[in-house]
Amino acid sequence: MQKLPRSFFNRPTLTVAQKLLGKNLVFNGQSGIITETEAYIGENDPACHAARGLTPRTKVMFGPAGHAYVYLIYGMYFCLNFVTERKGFPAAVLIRGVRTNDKYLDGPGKLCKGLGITKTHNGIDICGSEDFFVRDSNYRPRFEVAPRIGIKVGVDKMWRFLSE
DNA sequence: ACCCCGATCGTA
DNA sequence: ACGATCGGGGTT
Repeated sequence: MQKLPRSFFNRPTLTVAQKLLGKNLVFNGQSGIITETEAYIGENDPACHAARGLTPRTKVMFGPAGHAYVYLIYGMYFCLNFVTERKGFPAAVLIRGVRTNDKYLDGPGKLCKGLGITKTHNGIDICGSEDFFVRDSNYRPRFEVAPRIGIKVGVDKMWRFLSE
């Protein structure tokens, strides 16, 4: 199986968030199945970092799809996202869970710490990298839909997706 | 220059 | 329930 093309990410964020479940995340020689995602969609989504417009931090979200958006949260954890939709429309999918051979990294901060993803990986083109990308798999899991967590606004949106 | 707060997590 | 820990972004 080869890496997912930019066209996979360059479409509606909710579609991408659902279809990323069961896919194979590859980073620096490690790999794991994506088990949980959340969508953050545009400047009108109050929970999206882009709700306050284009800033140095949110710049990659305004760029073309298929790039990694990595940011520091609570002063000690990193969160990994994949940018979606057309250039100029800020949206991304937060990767909240990955299952590797030996461990279950359940949580966006634990995931980045476990794989070694840091802010140095912000902006990387995951459709053009040989050691950071997402692969298809034959796995097409059923998934659950739920409200996003860890936020204080936009909690009404059912934009969280979980699978086994 | 200053202040507030966050897409989290481990411990209690 | 709470503290750790610090950069981003808004305000003065």
